[in-house]
Amino acid sequence: MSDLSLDKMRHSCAHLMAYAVSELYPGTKVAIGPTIENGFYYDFDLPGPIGETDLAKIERKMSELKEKSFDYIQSWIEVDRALELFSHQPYKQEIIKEISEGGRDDFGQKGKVSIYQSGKFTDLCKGPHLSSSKEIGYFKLLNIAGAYWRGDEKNKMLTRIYGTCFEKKEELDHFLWQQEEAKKRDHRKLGRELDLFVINDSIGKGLPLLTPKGTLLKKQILDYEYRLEVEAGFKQVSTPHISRSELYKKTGHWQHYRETMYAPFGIDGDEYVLKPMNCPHHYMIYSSKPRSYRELPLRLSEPGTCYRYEKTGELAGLLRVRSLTIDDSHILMTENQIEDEFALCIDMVKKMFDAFKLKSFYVRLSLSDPSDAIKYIADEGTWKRAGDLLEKIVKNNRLDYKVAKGEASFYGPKLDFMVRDSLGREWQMSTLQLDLFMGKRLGLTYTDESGQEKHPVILHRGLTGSIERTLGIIIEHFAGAFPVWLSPIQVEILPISEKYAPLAKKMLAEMAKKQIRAEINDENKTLGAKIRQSTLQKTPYMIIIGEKESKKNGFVSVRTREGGDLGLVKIDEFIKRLTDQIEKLE
RNA sequence: GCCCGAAUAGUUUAGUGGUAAAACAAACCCUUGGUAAGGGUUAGACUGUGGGUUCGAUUCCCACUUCGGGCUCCA
Repeated sequence: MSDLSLDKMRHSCAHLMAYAVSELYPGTKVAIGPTIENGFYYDFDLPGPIGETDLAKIERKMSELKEKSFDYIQSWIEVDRALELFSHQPYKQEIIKEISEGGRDDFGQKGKVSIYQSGKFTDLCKGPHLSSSKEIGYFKLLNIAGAYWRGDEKNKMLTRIYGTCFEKKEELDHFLWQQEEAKKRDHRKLGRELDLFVINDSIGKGLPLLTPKGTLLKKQILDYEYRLEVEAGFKQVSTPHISRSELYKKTGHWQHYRETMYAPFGIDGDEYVLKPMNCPHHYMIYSSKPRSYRELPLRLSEPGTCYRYEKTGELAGLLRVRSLTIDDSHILMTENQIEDEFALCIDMVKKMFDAFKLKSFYVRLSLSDPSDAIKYIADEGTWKRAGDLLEKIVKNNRLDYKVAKGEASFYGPKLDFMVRDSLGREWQMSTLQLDLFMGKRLGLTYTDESGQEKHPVILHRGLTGSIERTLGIIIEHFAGAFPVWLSPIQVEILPISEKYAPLAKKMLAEMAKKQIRAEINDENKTLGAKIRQSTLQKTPYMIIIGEKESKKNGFVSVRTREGGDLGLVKIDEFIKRLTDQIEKLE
């Protein structure tokens, strides 16, 4: 089935749902019901609250209406007639008025709007639709949620029902199975099962604690990034977690993000806040002494922990937290170094995605929205120049990209790297932002070759964005079965009985010498139970030590978490195999 | 912050208007084993918190807290 006809069917299914809801709950006001990536939704203003249990009822009604069979009939009517027809539908009226005022042109013919009749349900809609309800395939209502009318939190909250629809039953089943799979690899669940992190109420919401294993995982990521940075000529810095709020008033962050900075507190009569980003701290390192063009580009970087007061409802495991470590860098440079520096960073981003086995990504070219001027530094010319330059960079580096208006930072446009994980879900990771303003605003300078004072421009580089978020993403991406180089524990040593504990310790020492992260499981359990434990913990390798191994000096039996038996292997060879894999980021 | 839902032992779950059951995990004992769970014993929950209804609430109602699904937001 083509994307287009699938979309048509889902849209028709959304109408079928609205039809059913209108029948079941008289007085319902309907808002909008588009298709989305994996299905559709429809927003309702219902006469009373409904819950998840009502979904089954609505589904039954839908089936009933579908079976009775009706056609989707389009017609074009005058605006006045439409206003009358939808006199009890304030949301539709609002849209009709917008169309008639020329606010949107997507409904076609002038002076008229398109409506669809489906059974006893008539909807303002440009279509397209199926011709008959009989063509609707297999559907399922998924969940119920609140959503603001027009996505504006000042508006009324409507009830949104999500659903999906497929042509074939197997396709629907596959989709539902996939949803279940996603639940199984939920990073919050795996985080507990694999003992990677905890969120403790006594510490606070959105403030995750990384356990020893979680910390090892984080450390592998940061160490890897550090290696990339050393290769690329970055200089690491360290900065404190707090700062005088004065600083953010100068940069403009205060005006834009005051609400999400952690409560100002007084020290020696000055006002301080927890740092919500690292940029200004890095700028102050830059401005600590006179700079020459010979020092540029100056690439300062730091895994800097920041604090942001995110609203309670926005917090989600590691994906959205209040304390986050940004693998942040600020490259201060001259304007004619911009393209090279972007190319350098794009290369780092690609290498990192490779290391995480994230196979597909595209770039979101996030530009300003001139109609929403208050969100951005006022200087249309510079915005245009920066935006054009980024587009050129994206093209020259042959990146797939989509333009997104209104997604820029207040100080500049950016390239956001959107990756797809092993289940096909999309995440935003790296971000490369071009800032032509801040150097001037903060009076950062360098002396150019002719002795003149100039302002540097800045590339903000977040390699993963937030380490916490990245942990969440890769936990789900790998379902906890990390590649060897990332695994917190790479080898579990399983002595068959306590008689072989000394030999196990010797093997552990051999591996420790080569920086391999191994552990001995000397619990009073059978081998089978120990293997089961390690397998559930998704430890890449298990080595077994018993009588057989003790008789053959220097040999161990090796098993993988996938259940492969590598048989007796010389310990040196096994270590070599591991170090090779780690070297190759496998 | 807003809409909807949930909350029982460390974890996963059962259950009832008359103060709770199990599995795994833990501790101890027996067992010293060969590729996904050896056996036993013990301990562990004032059923998230605070109110209300009731002779009596873990169970029904309300508020709060936390968590989840979304919305809004994400420098």
